[in-house]
Amino acid sequence: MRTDLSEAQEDYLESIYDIILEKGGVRAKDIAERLQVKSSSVTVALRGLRDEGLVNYEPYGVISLTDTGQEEARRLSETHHVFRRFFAEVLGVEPDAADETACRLEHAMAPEVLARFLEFVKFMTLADERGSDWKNMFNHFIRRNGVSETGLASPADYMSRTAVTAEE
Amino acid sequence: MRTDLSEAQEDYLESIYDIILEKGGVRAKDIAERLQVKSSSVTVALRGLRDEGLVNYEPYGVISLTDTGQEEARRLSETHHVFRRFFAEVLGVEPDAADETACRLEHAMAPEVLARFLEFVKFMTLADERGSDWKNMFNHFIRRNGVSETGLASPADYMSRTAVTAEE
DNA sequence: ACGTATTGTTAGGCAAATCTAAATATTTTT
DNA sequence: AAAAATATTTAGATTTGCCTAACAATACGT
Repeated sequence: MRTDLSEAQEDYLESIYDIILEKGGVRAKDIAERLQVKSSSVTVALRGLRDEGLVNYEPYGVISLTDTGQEEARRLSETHHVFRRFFAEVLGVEPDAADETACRLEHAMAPEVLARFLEFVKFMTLADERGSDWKNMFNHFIRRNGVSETGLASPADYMSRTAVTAEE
Repeated sequence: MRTDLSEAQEDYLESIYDIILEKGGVRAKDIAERLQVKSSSVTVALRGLRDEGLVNYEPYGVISLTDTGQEEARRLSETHHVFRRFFAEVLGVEPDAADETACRLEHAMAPEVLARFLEFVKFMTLADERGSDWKNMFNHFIRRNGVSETGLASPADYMSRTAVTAEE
């Protein structure tokens, strides 16, 4: 049985998948650029993924995904896209930060939580499409409360029910 | 200036904070148990946090938080609680999985995203308290769609607008 | 207060993921 | 086709965070 992928390995796998979709093929250099690492690190990573049976690779050869790798990568990539959409469109976070965060969340959620979270995003999106006004309401809510860009406005607020209910 | 904490260091710091709140004091062993590591690892971590000026510590001595450490730990701990509440109460995830996920998300979000996400949780919570029926609707939505416990039902659904709008 | 049990520390090691520098292979240019 | 430029791999080092095993300090029961 295949051992679980590390976060780094998942990032490599996803990059390979994305780059192949974008450009029809992938070289070690592309991966290095995408992930902001040296190409020597890519070589090591490719060996690892090859050993896990996820990529076809031999020194100086063409890099491609195996069927298993393709499947795994697709799952990662799509999860990534959903998260990015949530952060960008729902929360209104800057695209770059949204992407960055999506990239990290992929690895931080147990499958059970991931599944429910995705359902939630779907639910909220659907509600929006059907005319619910929650996006506007949320934006007003944020403006009214003046979220600071630099961190938490006041975390204590979320903790005490009295603070929350006293708010209006 | 202090260097950024690693995820592991943040976990140690937060544990120390929580345990002190719970029991009025903390021993290396408590931390080891909480984080499921060996106490030798705790010793090393404590040295690191001491060097960062976040905990007061000397071999065989009492462990406590400095002012800076206290502040940092409080921020982490409260963020953690908000996340856990979101996953447990909003998404309806099992308490253990909710906690586990919260623990990991703390480290995965840029401050800007974190701030907005917390606002969002606040917003949804407040809506619920004021009589919005979204929690029930979401539960019905999930039941209707039959979320699998083992992973994604079908990620492609989230990606194509046609699939989403065609759903009902 | 003495010995045992518990707790904490040190020392040494391992694995993952990265880097730099040097060597090798491939591609492009002239 | 030879030289130059580019891409890739290898080799060796570093860092982080964890481990085990052996040692040291503290606490507890009688």
